[in-house]
Amino acid sequence: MSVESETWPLADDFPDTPARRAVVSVVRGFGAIARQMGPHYARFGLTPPQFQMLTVLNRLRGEQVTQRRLGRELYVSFPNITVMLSRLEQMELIERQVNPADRRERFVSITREGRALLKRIWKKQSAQLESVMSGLDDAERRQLDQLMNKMIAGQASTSNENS
Amino acid sequence: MSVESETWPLADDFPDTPARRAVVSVVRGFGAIARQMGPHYARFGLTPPQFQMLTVLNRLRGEQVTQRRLGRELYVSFPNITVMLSRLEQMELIERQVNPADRRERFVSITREGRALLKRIWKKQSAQLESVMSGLDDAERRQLDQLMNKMIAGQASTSNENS
DNA sequence: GTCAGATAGTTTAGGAGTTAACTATTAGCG
DNA sequence: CGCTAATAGTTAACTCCTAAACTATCTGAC
Repeated sequence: MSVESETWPLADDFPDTPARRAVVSVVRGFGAIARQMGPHYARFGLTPPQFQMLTVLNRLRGEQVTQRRLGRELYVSFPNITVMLSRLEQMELIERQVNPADRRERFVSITREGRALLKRIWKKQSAQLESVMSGLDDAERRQLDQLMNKMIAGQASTSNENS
Repeated sequence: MSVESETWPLADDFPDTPARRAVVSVVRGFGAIARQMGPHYARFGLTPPQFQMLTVLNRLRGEQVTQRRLGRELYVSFPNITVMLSRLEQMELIERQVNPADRRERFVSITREGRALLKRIWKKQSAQLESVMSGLDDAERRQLDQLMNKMIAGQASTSNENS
């Protein structure tokens, strides 16, 4: 199973530019990561987005977090937040309670069970991440991190004004 | 809109390693790409997966492509291939016809309309990709491509035997 | 030739994502 | 005070994705 070339065939009549190759490789890399991490979270009864949600709620613990805020943190639409939280609430991993000062809002928080689950996942998480990144040494991982962050920061924004 | 630091806060009690930062940045980068490319394809009435499917079918033109093969090319489950193709067939962008030599199989091909649509999309595509990657110069884009391919090639495979 | 098992594809049930349209509440202005 | 407009959240309809169970067809051993 040796990989002859580091490149990937783009055999079509659309021009082959560095920008295109970079985008394709990021998309493929994301897919490869997702296919490894998905089963990892599944072993704990979570989907990757659910893990992501719990992680954010854990980070924001102590603050009064509205669903609106969660949508912006996670780059996810507000309706989707509603249904994701409903499922997590049913699993008793999060709680929602109406803000008495503004009854339109509902503050969301992670439960004790949610935090306990996160901790159990984290215990196995590092090994998973190492496995996913086993093709790169630490210097390369840092380089990848820097390049991705530079790409994100420099993106010409197409002003997506609804999320 | 200047970005002070290139890093991203990971303020929780899970250890901060190069592997973790790399994975997080790839996931974030993919999200940023998806949020820019999605609307691009939507202007042509396609979703990103539909565009991807048409691209693969175009590349494999001339071959006898089964749905099974498409699933492996796209890293997508077979049931999902069925429903995606059904929609594309209804739009008359692809065709399916039973293999007479083995009537279980159906060969899939892109239609003339499908190819015409691809060409129209490609005309605007390069500008989109440049916009997405505008934060990186060509050398950095190539570096990103190489790092991602090295990561994918080196992944400790968890042997996902159902796709 | 027949029957079991393998293979290609579909259907079903369910989570994740979107936009559009809706409800409930609050803010602001007359 | 009262009414309009804005805001927070939900519901509805749709696509994408999965795993599990199903149908249809072919292959191979007997």
